[in-house]
Amino acid sequence: MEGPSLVIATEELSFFKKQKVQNGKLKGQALIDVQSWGKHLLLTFTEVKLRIHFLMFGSYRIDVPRENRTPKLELRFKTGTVFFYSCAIKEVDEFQYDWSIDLMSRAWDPKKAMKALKNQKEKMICDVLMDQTVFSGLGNIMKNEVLFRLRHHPETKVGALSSGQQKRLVEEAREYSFQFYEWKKKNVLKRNWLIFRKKKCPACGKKVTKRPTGSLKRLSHYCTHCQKKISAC
DNA sequence: ATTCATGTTGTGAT
DNA sequence: TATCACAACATGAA
Repeated sequence: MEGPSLVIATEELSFFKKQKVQNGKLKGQALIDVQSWGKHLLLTFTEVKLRIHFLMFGSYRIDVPRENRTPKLELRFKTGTVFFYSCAIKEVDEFQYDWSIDLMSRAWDPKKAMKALKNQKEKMICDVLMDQTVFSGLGNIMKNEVLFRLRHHPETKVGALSSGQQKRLVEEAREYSFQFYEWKKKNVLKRNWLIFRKKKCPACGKKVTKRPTGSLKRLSHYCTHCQKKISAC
C-alpha cells in the first residue's frame, strides 16, 4: 500500500474519531486522531498511539470482515467496526515524523527532496524514488509511472540529471501522488497505469522491459526506446 | 497449480 | 563499525 492509499484510509477511519473502542485491549479509549505519514497509518487513542504498516499485502475492512481470516486488530466502535489484516502494528510513545518529506502532506517541501538529491548523485533514480527518507509514501507502482511520465530510464543516476530535471522529478513525484489518489478513489487506478504491468509501451508500441533494477532490485517496467539511460558526463 | 509482487525489518555474514 | 544479502512475513492476482 502506497502513500495515497493511506490518505484514503485516514479519511475512512476519521469517521470513527471521538468514539470509544468497545472491545479488546483498547476498550474504553477514544480514537482521538487519525493521520498518515508516508506508508504509515497513525492512530492516536486516549492513552496509546499505534503505528500501522500494511507492507505488501496488508488490508483493512470496515464493517465487513474477510471470511476465514483472523484480523491482527479489530476496533469496534458504536457506529462500526474496523478490521486490520496482515499488517505490522506497533505501539509508540510519540509520532516523530518529518512531514515535509511526506508527498501527500500539506507540509511537503520540495526543497527537502532537492537537497537529498544533491547529496545522492551516485544513486540510481529508481532507488532514490523508493527511498522513504526522501520520498515518503512513494512505492513501486508510483516509481514506474513517474519514471515513464518523465521518460527516464530507471538506472539513470541522480547526478546525471540536470538540476532542472531533478526538479521535474521531485515535482512529478508529488503530482503523481495526487493523481494516484484521485484515480484510486474513483476505482480507476489500474486502468490508468501507463507502464506498470503493461506489455507494450503506450507511446511507441514496443515491448516493455521488465526486470529488477538498482541496488533495491525492485521490479521496473520501462521502455528502452522511450526511456533512454542518461550517463553522467 | 504455481509463481509473483503496491514493503519493511531483523539477522548474520562480510 | 558499517554495509550487505537474504529470510521472514502473508495473500490476491496473474
